[in-house]
Amino acid sequence: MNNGTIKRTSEFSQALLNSFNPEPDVRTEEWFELHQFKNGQTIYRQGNTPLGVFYIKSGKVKFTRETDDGSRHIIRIGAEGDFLGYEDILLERRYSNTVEAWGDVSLFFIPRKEFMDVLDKDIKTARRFSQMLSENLLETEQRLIGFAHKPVRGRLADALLSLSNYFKKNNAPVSISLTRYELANMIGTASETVVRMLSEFRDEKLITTERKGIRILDEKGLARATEMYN
Amino acid sequence: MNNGTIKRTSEFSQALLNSFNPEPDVRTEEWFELHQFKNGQTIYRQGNTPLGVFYIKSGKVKFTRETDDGSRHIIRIGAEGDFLGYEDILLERRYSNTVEAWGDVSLFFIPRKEFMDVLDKDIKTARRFSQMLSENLLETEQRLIGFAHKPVRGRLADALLSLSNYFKKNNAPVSISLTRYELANMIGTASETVVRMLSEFRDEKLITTERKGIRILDEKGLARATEMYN
DNA sequence: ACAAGATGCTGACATAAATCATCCAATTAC
DNA sequence: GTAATTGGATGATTTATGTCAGCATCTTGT
Repeated sequence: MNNGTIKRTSEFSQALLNSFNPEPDVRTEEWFELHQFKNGQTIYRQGNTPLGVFYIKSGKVKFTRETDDGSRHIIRIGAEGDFLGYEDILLERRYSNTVEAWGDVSLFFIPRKEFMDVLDKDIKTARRFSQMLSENLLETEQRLIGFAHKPVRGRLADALLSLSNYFKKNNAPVSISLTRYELANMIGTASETVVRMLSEFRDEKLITTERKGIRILDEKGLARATEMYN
Repeated sequence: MNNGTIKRTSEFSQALLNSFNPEPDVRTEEWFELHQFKNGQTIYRQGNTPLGVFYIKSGKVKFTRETDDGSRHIIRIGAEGDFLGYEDILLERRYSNTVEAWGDVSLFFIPRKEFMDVLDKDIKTARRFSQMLSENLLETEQRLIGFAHKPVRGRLADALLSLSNYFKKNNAPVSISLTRYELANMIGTASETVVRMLSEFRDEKLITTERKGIRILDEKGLARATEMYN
């Protein structure tokens, strides 16, 4: 364990902390490789052996998983401050998702060994990762309940609200730019149904739909639309 | 930090390791309180402040979550060797689920502070918990895809196979004893639909349905029934 | 032992959502 | 600049599943 690695470790921890308190820390670049991806480029692919984890410095990514029958499903999206691929590293298995850039993305690459070293040395960072995992798990379970028990209308409203959270910077209302097909894939329905539901929301003045994207007008109203269970 | 706590710590780690390699370790009882629950009794309740985590020594439990509209949803089940409630402890928030005994259950209670002490002291145990969380997350994501894209028939087949895994001891075929209503709740459908699908499976000689429970006859055949996506 | 309440099952009917077929508008390719 | 492709929108129809109603069987409490 040389001095370089120790420094890197602390930088990595710093990067992690930044993910919770997003203060820019330029020094991180001195220690970790910065990679740039363009829209649609694959960051890693399901089934490949993980070489390390990524930390999103800026931009958004799309997690997809391919099922036995060959179809691909959008699982979730990742944004600035998120770490990618650490679940598979922890479990020492191949990547269980494909992650691709959604717009321009820049991320740090942390090699497997260094990542593990940090977790072994720095209890606080290890704790943070457990917390991220827990949070993710509880949220995914919540989504699961929604998928099981909400009609399409409610699931779509949920998706829009959650997406707008990811997209918004300093609470400016931000337009969500996905194709109807992608939205449909995310909530498990047909794109025609999404089109119809979006029109419904538009007619109810909850959103606007322009070519460049969907914009939420009435957050409260949309939240009300999510509340329906069977 | 006295000697007692150190011993307890190592016992706890031992209990954890047992969860992966289920060798009985009677000494654990010397260090942690053993609690007994009868069918239907609540182990902890959603919204309450967590006092610690539980480790299932024997028996099964049912995780449920209540949504805003007041309905309860079965999220998953837990069995021998599982830990309960650690996600909420890690996140320092109130319990996000209710857990109740499903049949006779005996579990160890590990107070919050001791649990955290172990995670701080014992890297290996901390790592195990991260792995459990990762595994759980990936599996829940997989279920999410199924809920989004599989018709009821496929979801039911999935549930039956997964339940039979939980229920089976030393690969004896084990009967699954849930009400149709509970099964329906788990996969997000109506109990009548479950009844019909089960009849379908019975007619196809994939399962038997007696009063005391469902028994899987043809695992391969059921697995084929899970394979259908939209 | 009996009543009362669950639980399981089946049929008839209603409905949300999928599918199929077009069409238009907007990008992208040539 | 025109053709080709992609994304968005709408209507007609079909289908899977939910809902409602009735009944039989089993379990539980007294």
